[in-house]
Amino acid sequence: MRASDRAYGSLRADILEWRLPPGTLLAEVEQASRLGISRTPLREALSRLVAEGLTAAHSGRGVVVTAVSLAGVADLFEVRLPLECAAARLAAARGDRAAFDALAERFEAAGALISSGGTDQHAYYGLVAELDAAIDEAAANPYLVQAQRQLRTHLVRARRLARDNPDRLLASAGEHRQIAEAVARGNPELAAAAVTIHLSNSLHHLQASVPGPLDA
Amino acid sequence: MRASDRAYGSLRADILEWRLPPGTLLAEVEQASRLGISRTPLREALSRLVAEGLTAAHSGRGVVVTAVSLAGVADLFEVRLPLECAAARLAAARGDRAAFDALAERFEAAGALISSGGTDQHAYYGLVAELDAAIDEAAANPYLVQAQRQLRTHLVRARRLARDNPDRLLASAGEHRQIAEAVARGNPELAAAAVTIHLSNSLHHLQASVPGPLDA
DNA sequence: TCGGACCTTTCTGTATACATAGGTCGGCCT
DNA sequence: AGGCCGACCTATGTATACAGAAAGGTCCGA
Repeated sequence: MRASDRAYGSLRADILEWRLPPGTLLAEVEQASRLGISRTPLREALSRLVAEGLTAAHSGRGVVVTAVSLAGVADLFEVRLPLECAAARLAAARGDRAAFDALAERFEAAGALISSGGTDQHAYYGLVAELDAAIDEAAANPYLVQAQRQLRTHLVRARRLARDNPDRLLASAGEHRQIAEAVARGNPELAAAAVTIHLSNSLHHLQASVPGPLDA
Repeated sequence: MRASDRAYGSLRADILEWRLPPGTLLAEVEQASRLGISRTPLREALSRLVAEGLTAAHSGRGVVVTAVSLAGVADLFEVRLPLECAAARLAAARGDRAAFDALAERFEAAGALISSGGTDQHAYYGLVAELDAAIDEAAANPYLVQAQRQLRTHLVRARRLARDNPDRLLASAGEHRQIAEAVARGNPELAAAAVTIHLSNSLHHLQASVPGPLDA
């Protein structure tokens, strides 16, 4: 694997998991030495992060990790809604029934697990990512996948704005089960409706759980 | 301006205008010498093109200009439809009436110009780009703008698959006028409907005017 | 004491040099 | 004659050196 790929992955993970919080200045020489590589592959990694919108070029000073604001999250969901609906519609029309039936069952099991208190948040988000990946694969549209990938990247950071409580996680599992079931049934409009409900609730939860503007 | 920016803009324009047709191999040393710059800024430009999907990294051989196929165009429109509709809805809800009224009038004038035979295709596409830009500005959503920018880049190349005839251009001008008017009226659903009609006709024209699979 | 200008420092942007990997061409073996 | 192996060569990936520019600090003057 190339050094620039490793640097990109490492920096991206650090930003997504808030080890590099918003506002952090990423100087080239500093990061290059930290990652044990030269400036050339590091610059390529930074370029990719800037293109993704995770960092912004602060002219003459290097790149800084971009802020995550409530207003930005609202914008994000404004675009996510039509895209996720489109993806769900396509997946319902083209997808494999068995795969989404299986996912629906796993979300039901996850809901039961959450109710019983054995909340493994990380594993749950992994399951959500699996559903997203299954929908992407079923939709079979590279442009859609690329656009979704960009948005989901920012979503991961936005999640940290809100503290996930078990109640919301339980509701989320139910909503995801609804989506998977609708896709499994091959009903595009039902799938789009389920996605609309989920995103609406998800955004509302995010906005309600953040008291003030907490952008860094 | 940075040398990498110039290289990026130059290569991007060359690809979009088919001076570098699909399948062209872009070798680093060759392009660097052609553009009169070093390999370092050229590599940054190529990275951006790969991220945009205009070129693909052919491992060990450099990057090649990606193909444009009819199937790809269909995928493109599958994503454009929900995004452009969402943008039109937001613009109708938030936009400035006067600006879109003015654009509607200009599309009417453009239609008259096309009817009279004075077809300036380049100027017309410039006007379309102005409407797109106005909608983007009115929608005021950076995530939406970025996603649209990616798709429109590919659209520009796809246009070359079909030969634009004056009849289609005239119809297109009318459809764009409808969009601008709907946005000016502040009617989101009307605007989305107008966008749906335009994209549907646009895709149909593209598919009808390409007899066989002409991907390069 | 405050403001402005100059200087220094450090950063980015670019070029070039070097190593390695992959591709191609030719020869040899079957 | 066809296929396989090896060597050479070219192009990419990385490192480093250098120049230009911008930001911050400091010093001088009002």
